Amino acid sequence: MDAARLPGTARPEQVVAHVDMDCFYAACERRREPELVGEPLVVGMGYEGGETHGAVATASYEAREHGVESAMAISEALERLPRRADAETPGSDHPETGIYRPVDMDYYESVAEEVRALLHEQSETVREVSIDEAYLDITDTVGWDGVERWASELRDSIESEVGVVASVGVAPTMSAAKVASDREKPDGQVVVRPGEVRQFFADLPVEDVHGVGPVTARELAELGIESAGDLADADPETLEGRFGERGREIWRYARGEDTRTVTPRGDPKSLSRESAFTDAVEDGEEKRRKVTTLARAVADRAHRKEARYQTIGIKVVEPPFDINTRARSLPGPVADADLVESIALDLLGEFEDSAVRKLGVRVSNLDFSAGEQASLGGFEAAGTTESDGSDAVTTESGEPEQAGQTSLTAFDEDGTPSSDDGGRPEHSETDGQASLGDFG
DNA sequence: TCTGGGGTCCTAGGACCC
DNA sequence: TCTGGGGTCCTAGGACCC
Repeated sequence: MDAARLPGTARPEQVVAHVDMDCFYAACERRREPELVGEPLVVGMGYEGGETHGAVATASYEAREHGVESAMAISEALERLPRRADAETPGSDHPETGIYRPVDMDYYESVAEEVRALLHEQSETVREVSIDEAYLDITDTVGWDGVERWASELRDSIESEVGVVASVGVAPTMSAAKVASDREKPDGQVVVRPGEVRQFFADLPVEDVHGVGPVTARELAELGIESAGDLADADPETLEGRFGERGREIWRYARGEDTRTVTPRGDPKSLSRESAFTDAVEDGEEKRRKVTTLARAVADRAHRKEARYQTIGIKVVEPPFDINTRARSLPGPVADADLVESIALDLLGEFEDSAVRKLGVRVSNLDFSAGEQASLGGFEAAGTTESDGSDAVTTESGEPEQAGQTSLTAFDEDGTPSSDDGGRPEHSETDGQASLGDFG
């Protein structure tokens, strides 16, 4: 499916650069508030000023010296690095305290856009992995000669023109370039030339191999595999038996073998929104309110991206941390905020009596093939029914249908909508935006 | 250690079809 | 009615990444 992964498709002389922003969120905060430079700075997700819930999105290096790490609970971060009493006025001299700020994605996104513009000047082939990370195929634009100077100049221009700091790794493969960019952080660069890749990996801990997370690392340790070199020397059959296809993949990465090529990111596969409660909630009405808000927000996002969706699902996290997902697929792609809401609420019904700490709504099976083949037709009635599903609609065949249970009769046999009124759903500028404000 | 939000891919089992 | 095999789609969960 991913042509870039098929054996033999890698360019033999490929030169890949991986550009990774250093403490990106913190760097953005410092860009607009220079007094924060040099301060221990923690940017928290799900965190609001003065609160103790949420998690660490980014900790500056000064904050890391106090033991604050990414993904750590804010409550724990606060134990290691107390919030400065006069948190709103950085610069006061309290070396044992830190500044805490909530995430401001809209602003970070605008900064990332400036960085992207610079990267696209360097190569036609750029793959943005996340807001602060990208691969560049610089085979034709730079090559191996003078690549160190190129990387250095790129870092300089990102810093002088955008005002944030980046590290760069260059290697013949994506997986090696990624690890390389991490070796001399912050504000560093590492070049791994062809023929040096296997040696470069040999002494690294196995967790540094792309695709090896905590669970796999633990299992590998049981097999006596602790370094990437160990992994490279392991028996691929054993790994495949234990980890499936991924076992063979991490084995190849550890050996410096990676046939992937840099390809621009395509359309997303799913869109979702989720939100945690401060404390677990049992009240059904409160859960339904949250799901409604999330459903509106997801539909709104899909609308802006001009995506239709065929599958609508929810995520319900029960204490201590049990993740449940439920999904329902439709006979064809739709773009209908009311339908997202009613199906999400219907799926939530199963968890009516559960204590819930977090809820999410997702649309998947996305279709970006333009909107001319209008999607609604038979769904319009269903989508506007009450969310309790008690209302019935009548289909073309005259059979009563429960709301939310999409009728096949509304579609032709090939799955395309049978009625086409050419209309788009009115999204009445949902109030979902209000909930996004938490993070913006 | 009681965890945020947004994604990707893989796997396993069941339904259904031929 | 039973038996066999192959393929596809869907759901749910898990691991991983940033």
